[in-house]
Amino acid sequence: MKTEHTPKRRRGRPPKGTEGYSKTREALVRAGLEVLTEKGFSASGIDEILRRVAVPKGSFYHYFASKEAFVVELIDHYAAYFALKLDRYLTDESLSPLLRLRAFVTDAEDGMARHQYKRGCLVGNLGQEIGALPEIFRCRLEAVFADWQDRVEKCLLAAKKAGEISPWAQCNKLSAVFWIGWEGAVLRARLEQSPKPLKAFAEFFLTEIAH
Amino acid sequence: MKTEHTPKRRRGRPPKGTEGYSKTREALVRAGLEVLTEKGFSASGIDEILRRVAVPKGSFYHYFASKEAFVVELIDHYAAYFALKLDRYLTDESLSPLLRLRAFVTDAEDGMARHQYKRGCLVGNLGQEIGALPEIFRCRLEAVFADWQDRVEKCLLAAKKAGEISPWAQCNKLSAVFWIGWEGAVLRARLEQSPKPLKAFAEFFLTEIAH
DNA sequence: ACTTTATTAGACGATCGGTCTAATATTCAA
DNA sequence: TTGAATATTAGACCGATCGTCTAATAAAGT
Repeated sequence: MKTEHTPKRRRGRPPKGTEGYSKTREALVRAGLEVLTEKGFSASGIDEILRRVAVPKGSFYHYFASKEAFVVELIDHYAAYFALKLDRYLTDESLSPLLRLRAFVTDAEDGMARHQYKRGCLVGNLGQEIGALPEIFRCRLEAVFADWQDRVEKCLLAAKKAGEISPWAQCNKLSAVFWIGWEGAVLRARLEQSPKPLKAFAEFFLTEIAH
Repeated sequence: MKTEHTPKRRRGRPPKGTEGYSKTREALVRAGLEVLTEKGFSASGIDEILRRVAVPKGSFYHYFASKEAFVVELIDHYAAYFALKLDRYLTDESLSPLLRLRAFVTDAEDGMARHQYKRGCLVGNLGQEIGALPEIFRCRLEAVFADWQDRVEKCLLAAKKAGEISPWAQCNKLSAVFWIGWEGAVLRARLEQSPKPLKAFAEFFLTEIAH
């Protein structure tokens, strides 16, 4: 009978507890983000991503169960990265609430220019492709938008408290409108390879809510 | 010497002068629009479109030089159809200018609901995919937006003249913002399978410009 | 040294998209 | 009706992509 009470460790290399740090894995995620923010899901092939980082296919399917699972992880990674960036601006106490939002906008403009308006928003891209995507993506993407919206709403509530916007402003609605319009602006900016759409929408939104 | 002055017709079946009426061709365009408004360019296969209308692949490449040429024609068809619809609302003298724009919005909301929020805007879809599309698409899509924007701008100018919006309103900028935001709203409506984003943006835009 | 797992390497088959060529059908003048 | 020219159909074909699979090698523990 096996001595189950003896907690002797098994011989040989131990299994990797959590899927920890891995250079290759990281590189795949980074390259995946680059490609997918540019071309979306359907137009992006695993092979292209693999070629970029000079990783064989075997590694990919070692780290990820499928393309679908890979992209789900890209979403999570992107959402987390973006939430961090959002907070860096939206909770910057050295600025007035509305200026914080403007600071985020400016940073995003710079980001798009830095990539020659070739890269868009991963969430926006995938959202547009939702009709061709596995259904599991839908709720994930919705959740990301909901999260970003919350952060903006908090900022707008602060703006209300600070008297920058009307006391009757409906901050939840306004934050929804912000993201609706902003994603539209990113789309157009990419199409026209110009910051104009970003500036146009931001200008309109920010000046109008400051009534 | 050939008698070039005699306008005798050549023998054999004459070439089809203009690419005239063709049941098959029309069916392909209609099916193409259905598929592409749902799934975009990259995720849409010729085969699926062919299957829908029970047409063999040979026919497709008889009528269209390539998938690319096919989609260019889809864009033109869609743009024309949409411009017609826009004008039907935006030049309706029985309504005030701002109500005309609202009427268009309502119609678009109905349209999306009728298709269970599965279909988006062809131009928006392709715009989002621009990173994976042949470069020729870019100017075409920009031109379509420019055209739609012009029509809205005229409507807004009428609104200004009618006193519905401020005499200092910059109608060209406002019409740009309208389309930027509206496309974003269509994207979100599709993602959330709900009219809320459409209503939210329209509400914001229309009430704000009416200051 | 030996065992066990982690990671790499890339061949492989199935599927699919887009192109192309050959065959068939249609339409007209003679 | 016949023959010439075009319209349309039919599907073979090639290349690309996705995901799996088998092996080989590296690493980490006893």
